[in-house]
Amino acid sequence: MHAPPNPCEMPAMDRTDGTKTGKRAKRLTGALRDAGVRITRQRAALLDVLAAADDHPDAVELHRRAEAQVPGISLSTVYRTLTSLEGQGVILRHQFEGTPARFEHAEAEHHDHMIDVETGEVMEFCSDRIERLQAQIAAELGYEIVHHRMELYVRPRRAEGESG
Amino acid sequence: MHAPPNPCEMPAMDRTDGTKTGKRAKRLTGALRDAGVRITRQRAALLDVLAAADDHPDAVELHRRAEAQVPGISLSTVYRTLTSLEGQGVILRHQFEGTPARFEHAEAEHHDHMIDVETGEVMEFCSDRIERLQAQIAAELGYEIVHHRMELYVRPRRAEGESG
DNA sequence: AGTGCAGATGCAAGTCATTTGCAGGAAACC
DNA sequence: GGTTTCCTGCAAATGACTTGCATCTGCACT
Repeated sequence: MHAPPNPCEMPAMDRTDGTKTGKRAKRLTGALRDAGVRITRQRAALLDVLAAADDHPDAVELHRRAEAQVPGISLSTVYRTLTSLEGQGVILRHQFEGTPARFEHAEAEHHDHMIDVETGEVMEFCSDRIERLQAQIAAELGYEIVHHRMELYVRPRRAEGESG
Repeated sequence: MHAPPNPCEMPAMDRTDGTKTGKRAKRLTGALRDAGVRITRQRAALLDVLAAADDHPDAVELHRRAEAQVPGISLSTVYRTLTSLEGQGVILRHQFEGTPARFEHAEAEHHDHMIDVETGEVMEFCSDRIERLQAQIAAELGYEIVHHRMELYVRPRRAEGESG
């Protein structure tokens, strides 16, 4: 693929560092501990699962994955923990259209999402140029951006002449 | 304010034409009738209310406003009608963070939204440059945009040196 | 104006994702 | 090891819609 103008202008997956998810889980755990949050088996499992996830699972899916480590874990604990983790800035919650909230750990660089409306697949991208334009627009109206949400709902584009 | 590069690059409110909301309501009604949708008192009231709204009311607020014209109108009718109107492309539904869905008639040009996180006020803006960048990003990854969502959650920016 | 009926309405009950009250359980600090 | 809190599981509650059903009503056709 042709060289993009800056490191932000490529899919986030290509920017992923080689860090093992185990290390990531430890960093997340440490962040929580520093914040005075008690590390229970349930939370440790959830952090583990979140650290290992390279997709965008929802609460029910995270619950299912966490049950492998903590069999009796309850869905409300998952929800409660996710809310708490989000408050600590350790994970991000995304509310895409027509689906339950999806989560991802917050260790990657900021990025936005593109959702394939046919498959539901979530892809990541980012564009410094768009970010700058957004900030500029807000500034012109006398505001500063607290956070933003940008989602592209897309469908595969077939090359002209291609069939099927 | 300094001249923006194109008519899109200004708050949508400044682009509002002088059309009376009565005319707008008639156009919306006509569009529905053409689509074979039955125009009941309830729907007429809702179209009226939507045509007159210059804010972004939610279903409950629309219900409250519609009750002035059709006292017994039920909330489920409001919901059902809003879904139907959205299907006809006559209104737009926006799902901002942490609030019930908000609606607006679809007669204005495409625009995005900026939400003041302190007051909840919704403002409109649009940027052709951002739209073009979005399309370009999707295209580079082999997709075409079906629709997109861009929301800036902002807070008033105080001029440097200002207190309070 | 009268008639028929598919589509619309109101009400109550249901759904779905998420939150919360409560009593027992278990991290953390002594 | 004993407490002190915070956390957990469960069940019930919530909020925002949606839907089943019996009744009603636009509106096309007399």
